[in-house]
This record gives sequence, structure tokens and C-alpha cells, in this order.
Amino acid sequence: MAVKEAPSYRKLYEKLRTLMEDGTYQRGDLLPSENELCAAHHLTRPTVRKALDMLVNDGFILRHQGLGSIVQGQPKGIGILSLTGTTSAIGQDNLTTRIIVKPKIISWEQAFGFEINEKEKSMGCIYMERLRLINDLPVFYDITMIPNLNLPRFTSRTFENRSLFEILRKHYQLEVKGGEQKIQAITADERIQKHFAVKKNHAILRVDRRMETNRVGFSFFSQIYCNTSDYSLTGRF
Amino acid sequence: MAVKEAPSYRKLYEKLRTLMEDGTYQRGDLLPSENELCAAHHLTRPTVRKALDMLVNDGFILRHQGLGSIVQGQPKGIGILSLTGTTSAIGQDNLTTRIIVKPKIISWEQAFGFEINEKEKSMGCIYMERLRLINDLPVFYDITMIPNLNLPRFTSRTFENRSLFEILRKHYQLEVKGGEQKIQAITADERIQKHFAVKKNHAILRVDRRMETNRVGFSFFSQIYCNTSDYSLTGRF
DNA sequence: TTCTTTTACTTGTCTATACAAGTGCAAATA
DNA sequence: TATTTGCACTTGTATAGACAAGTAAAAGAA
Repeated sequence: MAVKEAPSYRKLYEKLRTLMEDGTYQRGDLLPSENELCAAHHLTRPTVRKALDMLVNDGFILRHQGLGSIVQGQPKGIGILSLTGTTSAIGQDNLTTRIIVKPKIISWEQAFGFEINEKEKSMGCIYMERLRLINDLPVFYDITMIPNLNLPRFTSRTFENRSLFEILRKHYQLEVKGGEQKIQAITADERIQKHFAVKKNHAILRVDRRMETNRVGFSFFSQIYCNTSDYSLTGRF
Repeated sequence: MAVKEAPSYRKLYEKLRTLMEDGTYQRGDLLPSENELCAAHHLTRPTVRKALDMLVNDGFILRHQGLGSIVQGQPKGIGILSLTGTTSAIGQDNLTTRIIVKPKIISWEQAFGFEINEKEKSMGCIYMERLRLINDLPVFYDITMIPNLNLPRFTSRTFENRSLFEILRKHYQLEVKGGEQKIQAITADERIQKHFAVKKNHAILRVDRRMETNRVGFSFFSQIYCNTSDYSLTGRF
């Protein structure tokens, strides 16, 4: 069975997106007009417009009647992580990751308050704790729980300085499509005080999330503690 | 000069959205099929589909080929607070709004750290402070700044228990398309302690945001303080 | 020069149509 | 009875064209 070919509006979307991501089109540039894109790719305007609609949705471009499609600087991200995108916005250079608890398989009953179904429960989960530092200053502490479903060699992979999202996408074709989250401001408990080297009563941001993927019924979970006193989370939405 | 009529796909979007928000269509229900909507509203399929596309984008519905458009429980939020948010996610019944500073026109130099351009600066801005209570418990304190640009009768409108976003969308055709935000966990200062009736060192969530709209160059700003100890912010992304 | 008008180009809205492909159920078949 | 097939429905993709409306720069008028 052959893999179904992507629809043409999607191929055009990917092509334009790539050109913006690799810097061929830069912030403030105008994309070719819809009619030019039609001619260049042998498509009709509704099809081209569908691709451009997707780019608007992702925050890559803005369109103005009478003017054209204007390339934006920074695209939208998924929820809070891409807020600065732990990896993308701060700049990968100054971000280091320290594994506190290596990936291991445990049994679970619940995930940060989110419900899990019987299938997930029976499979057990891959558990991991990481501390992320920006310029050697601890800023994120995150706990990740991933259902142990057909992810070969996962526990033996290295997660130092690598994006979990990227590993899931490239090696397992798992793409995060959405999810739900709970956000709270809390005062640091003892464990967090130790990891962040802060005093009692220090305000900390906590985010609990369920990440839904393109694999039906497959979600994973994370709890993130964030010390926002030196680096506030900034980003586009 | 007559107010320009909204395009028909937009009117259909509003109609369907309202029907879902007021509970006429509930989670799990199927919307009428595209062809039925075409017949009922005297439109063609591409137009109807555009309205449905918008609803998918906002997270109100999911569509399945061969099945139909399925109503979702809770819509996506824009960014972190489910911007439809304060009002829709928690349930309008228990949410009351107390105006602390009535809308008034002031001059401004900056907006919560975000840059504003000369045009915006010269126009002055509409300033407002509101406290929102859930079951009589103060949870949100927000400061809003809106450039004073062609918003007739705005300062005389009532904002008690009404969504600012809804007012902007329905009366001024202003739709929030995106923006940027900064999120921090802070400890309550004196003013916040008073409004929330909390002690010193209480952890509070603060969100500074710039909201970009469909009107070119028109942004507005808000700073939101949130006491998350009893109600954590939840939302889809 | 300076201001106004025209023009060419842009995206926005909408119609009408065709066929592909997924879903669920009823009818036909083993 | 259990399984398969077919049908009627759904949304998905794509074409072709028409006119509206906003933008910017060229052309024209003062």
C-alpha cells in the first residue's frame, strides 16, 4: 500500500514554510502574490489561498488587502513551551539540560491530575525528570510521563540538550497536535527550593499539560516548574 | 458612512458559535451537514466551509470525513488564558465582574513594557481596571489599555459581566488574531494583597499581553493578575 | 511643485461544479 | 447467522471564474 500523497495546498504550505524558516524570506518581506504562486505551481487561487490561510494560522504571515502577504518574524507556538520555546526562543547555545532521573519504566495510576485510560494504565509509562539551565542558572524543572507504547529503544536514547518534541517527531512520527494545560503560581516546596537554589516563599510557575498527538488516543504528560524571576516566559500566540 | 456588513461566512460563524456557547448544540452533537447549512442559509459549500474552518480553528468543532462536524466541549484559547477565557472556560454563571476603574481616556507612554508607536501615543488610550470574582472569590485583576481609535460610545458601554472580546468582536468587528505575552509568577504586592485578600508572599500569576487585531496596526494591551490557589487556569491549546 | 485622479495590482468574498474518500447502515450473500 | 457488498450520506480536494475593495505608484491637473 503506497503512502498517500499530500494534497497540493499542503505541499505549497510546506514549501513556503521552509523558505521562511531557512531565511530565504525574511521578516517584512512580501511573499509572491497569489496569482504568481498560482502560475508558478500550476494551481488555482482557492488552492493557493488555502495554503496561505494555514500560514496565517501558524503566525508565519499576515495578509493585507491590496498589499500582499507579509512575512512575520516569529511564528506561533504550541501552548506555553514555545512561549519562548525552551529551546527555540532563548537560543540553544545557552540552554543546557541536566537529567535528574533517567528515563525508566514505572507503573502509574494518574498523570498530574489528568485522567488516563485502561490501555495506557496497563502499559506502564516512561518516566523522566530533567533540569534545564540558561547560562548555568536553573530555570525549568520538568517531569515527563510517556505511555510505554511501541517506542523502541526510547529509554536508551540520550536527552541531553535535545528536544523531546524533535525526537518524538523524527524517530517515532509523533506530532503534538494540541492538548490541555493547567497553570498555577505556587510557592517553592523543598525539592524545588533545592533545584532552583531559591528561598522559601519564592514564587514559581507550574504548568501541568497533556499533549495530544497525531497517533489516535496517544497522549503524554508533563509537569513543568519554572523560575520566572530572571527569565520571564515570553512568546507569540 | 454606513457600517460595513459582515461577510456571510462570518455571520454563519457567529450564529453557530452562539448556538454552541448557549448550549443549543452540546459536546458530542453533530452540527447540520454542510449541505444542510447551505440550504438553510442560502449559501454555497465553500462559504459554509469557511465558517466551519473558523470554528475548527477556534476549537469549537472537529470534523471527520464521512461523519460530520462534532461539537467540542471547551474551545481552544488564544495563548495561555483561554481568552474566550475568563468567561467561557469557568462558566459564566458564577463569574462576576467588578469595575475598579471605569473606562476613561488617559495619555500613555508605554504599555506594560510593550512598545507603542507614535500614532497610538498621540491618540491616547482607554484605561480600565476590573476585578473578577468566581463564586464571590476574587480571582482575576486586570488592567486594560485600548488605543482611543474610532470606537464610538466605547467608554459608555457596560462591562459588567460581559466579555471585552465579545464586545470588540460584535460591535466593532475587531478580532484578536494573535499577539505576544510575558508570563511570570510573582509574590503579591500591597495592592494585589488587598484586592485578593491574601497574605504577603502569596504566589500570584501575572500575564502581560499585547493583542493584535484584524485592524491593521491596532493592538491593545492587558495586564492580568491571577490568584491560582483555588482556581488554576485551564485551557486547551 | 503639489495635489488629485487614474490605473494596475493586490487580497477579500462568493458562486457553481466536479470528483475523491471516509462512515455507517441496510441489503444481499455465503 | 455471520460476513460482505453496495448505497447514501458525510467531509476533503480542486477547478474556473466573477466582482468587490484596499494599496501604491504613475499619470494628470492645479
